[in-house]
Amino acid sequence: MTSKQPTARIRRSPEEVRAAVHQAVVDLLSDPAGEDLNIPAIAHRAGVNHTSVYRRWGSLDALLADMVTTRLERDSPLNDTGSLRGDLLAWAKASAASIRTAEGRALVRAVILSMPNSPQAQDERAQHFRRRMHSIEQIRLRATARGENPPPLEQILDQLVAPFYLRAIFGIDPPATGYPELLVDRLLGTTGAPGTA
Amino acid sequence: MTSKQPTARIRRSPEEVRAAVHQAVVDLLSDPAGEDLNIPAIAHRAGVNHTSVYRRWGSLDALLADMVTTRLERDSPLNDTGSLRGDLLAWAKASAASIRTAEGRALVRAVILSMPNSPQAQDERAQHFRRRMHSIEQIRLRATARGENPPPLEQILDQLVAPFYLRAIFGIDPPATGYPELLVDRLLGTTGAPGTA
DNA sequence: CGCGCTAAGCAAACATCTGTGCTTACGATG
DNA sequence: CATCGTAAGCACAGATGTTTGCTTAGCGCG
Repeated sequence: MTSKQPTARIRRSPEEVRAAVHQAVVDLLSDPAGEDLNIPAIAHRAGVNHTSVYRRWGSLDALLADMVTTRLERDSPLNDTGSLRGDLLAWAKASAASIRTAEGRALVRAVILSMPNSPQAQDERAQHFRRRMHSIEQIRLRATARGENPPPLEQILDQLVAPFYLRAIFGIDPPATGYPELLVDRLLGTTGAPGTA
Repeated sequence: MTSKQPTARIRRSPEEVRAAVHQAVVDLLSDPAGEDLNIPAIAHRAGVNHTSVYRRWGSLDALLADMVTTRLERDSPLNDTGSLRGDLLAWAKASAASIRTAEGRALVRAVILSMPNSPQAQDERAQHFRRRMHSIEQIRLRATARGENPPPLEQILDQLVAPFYLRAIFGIDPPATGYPELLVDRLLGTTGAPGTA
């Protein structure tokens, strides 16, 4: 009764494995009591064999980067509200909601952790960040197409994006009410020639 | 003359060890080709035995936290310039200069890396951040004592501190000229109603 | 229906990291 | 100058992380 069932092994499809591993990363990063993030732990929580993780992703950095890009694309369905202010506000509200959840903060942390000190670190980081900022660029482009005059990207980074990152990293909750409006109004009020169309 | 000199071991003083290890952390974090940060590597580069590191600090997180606080205190001799604007500008200029160097960016990265997902992570992060923000608080206190009316801490975080962190993390160099002034003027110009100044 | 490809699972070797008992250099103290 | 406490260095053991060779489940294709 005991011994021989060596071929009873079940296996999940590559997509299932991928999703389970991604979720395990987020769980470990957000939920539990400070367990440190490593591949054996991730594989265990995902219920897959750790060799599958090693062979598919090769390193923790690569896995984190893959997870982050997948999740960010999946969770960025933001779209045209008809005005620059509306678009920025929608972005800010989504960000505020996101960093109130442990999972949202974990994603931001993962963005940072996934960037190693590689020789081309600077470049990779910049590139990664560009992709992350794609939605902001889209908002600017749409505004320009409408005839609006959006602030330069740098200013949006400084006044809108940066506060959310800072708060996500250090776990500082944004003010309970009106925070997205506050940041957006500050941003648009000081453009110099903000004039919504 | 080869073999027997088992007692030829030389040793360095605790302070030397401490300084060497701290420096090794910064070096590994900033300089080289993406080697990952771990205690054996740090000890090797510092030229000390790894057991010394384990015994003194116990964990990489603790070592990073110790290094960060030591360095930040050492490198924050900022002081009273006589006005709120002057103090903020001095802080901003020092920050801008710092994040232009690999070592400065490494310090910021270390601040973030040294914060584990511990159960009380949220609290610890907030506390750590408070200490990091001590100089900002001082600036506010001095301003109040002078009769000036400084912006609330949250606003200084959003408009002055956050941009520097974002840029340090992602390796985005600040504009070559006038950046500290830009941020400080924006901050002080919008203290009340957005239409002011 | 059989073939072959891809990738998951398994086990075991291999490498690296972490921790411990001990010795001993160095500095302080009297 | 003798003694003592602290902490660095050494060697080795144990735990954990990483990699490899192999088998085999699932799936598309002829």
